Parts: sequence; structure tokens; C-alpha cells
Amino acid sequence: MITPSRGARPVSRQVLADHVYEEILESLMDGRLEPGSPVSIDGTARDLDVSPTPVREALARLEHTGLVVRVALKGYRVAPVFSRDDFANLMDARLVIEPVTTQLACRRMSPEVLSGLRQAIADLKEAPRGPSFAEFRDYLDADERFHRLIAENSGNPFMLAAYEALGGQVQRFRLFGGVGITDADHAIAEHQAVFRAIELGDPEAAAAAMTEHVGKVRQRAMQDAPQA
Amino acid sequence: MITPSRGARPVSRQVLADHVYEEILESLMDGRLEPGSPVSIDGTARDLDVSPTPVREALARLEHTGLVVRVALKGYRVAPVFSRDDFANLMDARLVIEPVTTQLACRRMSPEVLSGLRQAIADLKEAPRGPSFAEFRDYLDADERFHRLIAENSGNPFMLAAYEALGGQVQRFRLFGGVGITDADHAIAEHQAVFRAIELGDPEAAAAAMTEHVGKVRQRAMQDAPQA
DNA sequence: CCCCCGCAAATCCTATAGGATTTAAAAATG
DNA sequence: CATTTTTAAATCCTATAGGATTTGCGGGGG
Repeated sequence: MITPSRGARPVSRQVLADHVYEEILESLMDGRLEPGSPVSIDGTARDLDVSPTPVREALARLEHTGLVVRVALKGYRVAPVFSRDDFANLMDARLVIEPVTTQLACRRMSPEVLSGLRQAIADLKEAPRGPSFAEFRDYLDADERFHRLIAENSGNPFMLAAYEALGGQVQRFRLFGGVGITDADHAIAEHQAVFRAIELGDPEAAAAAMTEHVGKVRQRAMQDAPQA
Repeated sequence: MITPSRGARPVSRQVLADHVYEEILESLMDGRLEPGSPVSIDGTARDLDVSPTPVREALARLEHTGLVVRVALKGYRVAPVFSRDDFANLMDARLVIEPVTTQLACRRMSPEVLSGLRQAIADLKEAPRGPSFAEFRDYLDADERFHRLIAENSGNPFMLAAYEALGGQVQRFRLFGGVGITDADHAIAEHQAVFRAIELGDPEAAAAAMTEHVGKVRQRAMQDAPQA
């Protein structure tokens, strides 16, 4: 069930399909849609009180994020849950990509981006860390913002595309991993280490700090996550 | 103008949108559609003798390949030409990802995959290399198959996702507009070097060979590419 | 009790219609 | 002839209708 968000403002001219896209994306990230469950086109259209056409277009665009999977003539389903091994693989992939985006971004850093990163870390600190999604959603948002800001400023759109291919999955795993946020203090310190290296304009150190961070995240998750 | 392809066989149950997707993709790669020109939904529907609905869905899926760009309420246009810098960025990204997929795949190589790689190289050798897309499409297909086979057998689905996010081979034609494949002999030799290292089960050597290959492709393209 | 069949609802998919807006052409005016 | 205005066509977007198929369910037969 996808419920329309409250604060839907009637903007002048907007493409309904874009709105539907955001709505479904939010439902996926909120965990309102469980992994493996079907996402019916007609049903979603009824839920959001629109016609199936924009829903169809929104889902077509969502497919490439990997959050939903499509089977021809069968429809869409929420992507299946992650196993422990999947998470390890995801982190291994991030270990390949993110140090590079960090290094590249460090070389072309601007004051605006720097303050954006500083803000993201500040938001991380003050974000609540409760067990329910409503509570740690701000934390995940800030975390994602930090990493994305770096990827966006790598100056290489293809590295950004590679990052985006993984980005959405990171939050999802945390959401359904059931572990909540248990390592916030460590993670914040590691983010600050990355930030300091970037601030000093040392690309190698920044890349190393990012490697350290992602590696530690992987390690901690492997300890905390339920076995099997 | 997107003309329907000749050998359209009436398969039992097929999703029309999938067929439309392939049709538009082919038109894009053939150069029948020039960069920057609009791709009208209604117009394409008329050309292909279908309704706008499947065309809309196909274009939504095509957008993430970067071959077409969408502006809300304005429609789709063929993506602008690939600049030298764009190509350099693409190769830089591949230099990050592909050595890793190669190394991983080497560790878990199977006879089936090995023979698939051998076949891909064989196809590369006998593929024509003319200047029009219709001629060198087989070459690009074989090239793509080689690299994809490696990524698929890395054992890490997220590395595969990152590789796919680059859309490497699909993008290449955008640079070779009217030039064709000029470095086939070199490229084939480099592929063979990668293959031999994999065959010998030496992951580091395989990764190094892949780095060498992609780096050389980048270098040659920078020399051959038209204009500055 | 279990299995199978038939009907109804749901679903995917495509076509069509029409509203809102932009674009292009044609007509009218200076 | 140049410029502006008006009109027609094209385009994007959404809604609706209906065909083909699948899925769920309840009743009847073994």
C-alpha cells in the first residue's frame, strides 16, 4: 500500500509521473513496501489516485535503480532482501569506487561543497538514532548526502553513475538489516577524518580515510548482523 | 525517422514496449537519429505503427543509458555528441572498475566462461570493421561480450551493476561517429593478453593486463578522435 | 479429506481520446 | 518587403476502455 504524502503542494505545472516516482521511491525507502512483494501498476494507481499511465512510466524509470525488478508480462516486485554476503559484496564494491571519487573530488574541492560536507556531518551528529525508521531516517539521509556530495563533485559523471548504481542499495540494507544505527559515533569520527583530509587538500589521505571508513563499516556490520 | 526493422517476427507473447526499445536503440546506434535532435513520442509511435504508450515506456527505460535525455514537459532528445573529455572520463571510470572485475573473475574461472571468452576473441577477429554502424556492430558486440562476461563472473553483483552503469560499449559509437574501428589489431592482442593471464589463473596479471588494455584504448582514442 | 475445475477478480498491456501547451505556419498589417 | 498577429498543427501528458492472461477462490467429485 502506497499512501500519498501529506504535504503535496499543487505546483503550477508538474509532470505527474515525476511525483509518482518520488512517491514510490519514498515508500521503498521507508520500508512500507517489503522486499519481494509485488508492486502492482493498477493497484498503485488506485492508491495514489492517478491513472496507470504515469505509474507505468515511474516504474520503468525506477527499474534501473535496482530497487524494483521487472518481469515481462508479470509486473514489478520490490527487489529481494539482502543476505550477509550481499552486504559484504556491496561494501567491497564501494571500497573500489568511493576512494576514487573521494580522491577526485578532493582535487577540485570548492568552499561551497566543503560547507555542504561540514553540514552533513553536523546533521549526522544531531540526528536521532532510535530503532524505528522514522527516527534514524534523518541519519541515513545525512550519511547519503555526504557520500553523494563527494561523488557528484568527482568531476567524472561516469564515476557518479557507478556510485549511484550502489547508493540506493546502501540505505535499503540498513533499513531491512534490522541492526539500526549502532555505530554512529565511530562513523561520525571516520567521516570527520575524510573531511579533514579533504580540507587540507590531500587527495591520497582523503582516499585512504574513505577506504578506512567503508572498510570499518563493512567490518562492524559483519559483526553486528544476524548470522547466516 | 525511425523505420521498423525488416525481420520482425510475430513472436507468441511479447511486450511491445521491449520491441520498441530495441527499435529506438538501433536507430540511435545507426546514427539515423542525430545528436540533439528531438525524439517525439507521438511521432515515433506513428513511425513504428504503435500507440504512444509503449513508446513512452521504452524512452523512460532508455533515459538511464544516457543515449537520450529528457526534459519534463518538453520531451526527449538524442544525447549530445561525446566529447574527448567525456570519453576520457568513461575510460577513467572503466580503469577503476574493470581491473577489479577481472581479478575477481579470474579467481573463480570456469571452463564454460573461459570458452566464452575464447569465442568472444575469435568473433572479434573475424568481425568486419567498416565505417558504418551496421558493419562494426558485430565487433562492438563481441567486445562488449568479452568485458561483460568477466563482470558477470566477478561473483559480485554490485560490481556488475557498476560496470553496467557505465554503459561502456553502448557509448563508444558516439565517439567513433563515422570513423569506425581503427585499432582492432591492437585491441585483439590486448584481449588475448587478458585471456592468457586468466587462463593461467594469475589474478594480478589479469588485472594488470586489463588495466593495460583499457589504458591503451583510452590513449589511442585520444590520438585518433576527430578534432581537439 | 483431497483434488480439480470453473468463474470472477485482478493484472499487464496497448490503444484511443482529449486537455494544456508549445511550435510552426499562414495571414494580415505597416 | 518586414513584422506582428492569428490560426492550425504538433506535442506532451493523463485518463479511460478493453483485450489477453493470470490468479484466487469456492464448490463439486473422487
